[in-house]
Amino acid sequence: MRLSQGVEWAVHSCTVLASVPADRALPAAKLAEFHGVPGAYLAKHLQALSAAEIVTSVPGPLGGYRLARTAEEITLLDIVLAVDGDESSFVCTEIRQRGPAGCKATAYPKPCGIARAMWAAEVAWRDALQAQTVADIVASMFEEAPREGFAKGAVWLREVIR
Amino acid sequence: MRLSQGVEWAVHSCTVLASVPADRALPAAKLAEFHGVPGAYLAKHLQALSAAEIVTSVPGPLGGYRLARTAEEITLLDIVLAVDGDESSFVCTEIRQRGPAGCKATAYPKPCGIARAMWAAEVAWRDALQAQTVADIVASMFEEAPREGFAKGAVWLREVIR
DNA sequence: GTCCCTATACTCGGATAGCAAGTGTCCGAGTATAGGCGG
DNA sequence: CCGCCTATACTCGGACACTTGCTATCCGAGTATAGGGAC
Repeated sequence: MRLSQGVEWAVHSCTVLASVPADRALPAAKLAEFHGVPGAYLAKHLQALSAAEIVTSVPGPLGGYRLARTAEEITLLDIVLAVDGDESSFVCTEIRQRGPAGCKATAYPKPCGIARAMWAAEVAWRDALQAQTVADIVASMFEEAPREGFAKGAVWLREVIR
Repeated sequence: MRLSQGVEWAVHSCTVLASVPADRALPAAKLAEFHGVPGAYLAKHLQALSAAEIVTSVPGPLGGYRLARTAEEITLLDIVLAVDGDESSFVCTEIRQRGPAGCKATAYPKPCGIARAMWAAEVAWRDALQAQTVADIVASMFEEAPREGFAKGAVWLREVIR
């Protein structure tokens, strides 16, 4: 079970976008430059965030992306599901109905116990991600990241969004 | 984030193997027949279970697989990690160190907050899977599965393992 | 001087190749049994 | 009749193709700005 690489980029991008004023926007190319990742590919994930209405896209010159709502209202789960898809990690193919011990579908009133256990674990995972907002991440970064990095980032951002 | 198809087969196989006496063994081909899945591919996953010492393989005629320990001592997490790999679902590439706001690695005393949140969610997921044993699954099946299916399965198993 | 128009440049969005990992299959190494042979 | 040997058939284990989905990239559609021209 491996999570898409783009999830990391998307979350980092959201933390940066949290510092962009509501009347400004940050282009995808600048976000890619900030993180040192290929811009064309990051753009693809930003499109996913835009489709999920997590970020708002602004076309044209001085366009780019900004958060569609406040950082407190965006959870890690929102981002993960937008980028990686919202399908369940475990898919039950009902193999219990097949083979020599299988019965017709109506004989099984409840979902397969294996699937229920897997889904319960996934719910625990989602709950943990739901409890973390972008604002929480930004706060922890502000707490722990080196002051030097923050200063350089602030200067860079001020220069870029003008 | 999608879990391998083989995980479902592996867990179902373990529930069946839980009914195999310690002095008998069930061949991979029979397990595949019981579940209606391609035998050659199921064998691959059973090899993974064998490598993880979850099941014991017996070569030669009258050979096959049996559980390496009691069903109470095998958790869903054991099976999932054996089949799907034990790498973390989220890999942090430390992109915070790159770009215009990056500092040298020694300036970051703690792991990235995003990675910590992702890993915490994964721990919650693993804990939920660790809490479920194969014996629990078998018990729930015995509780809910149709009596007809159990009867047919018992007859089939008695016939196969002789 | 002011307003309007046009050309420009910059942005996002979707369509297009490349590659790794999961999916599916096969054949060879090893072993317990069953039958045959010798004592 | 009993014990040993050999051939057999059945099992697992690892090596080999194929497909799906993630990775990476590009070019076209749309828009706000900047400059130039007309009034």
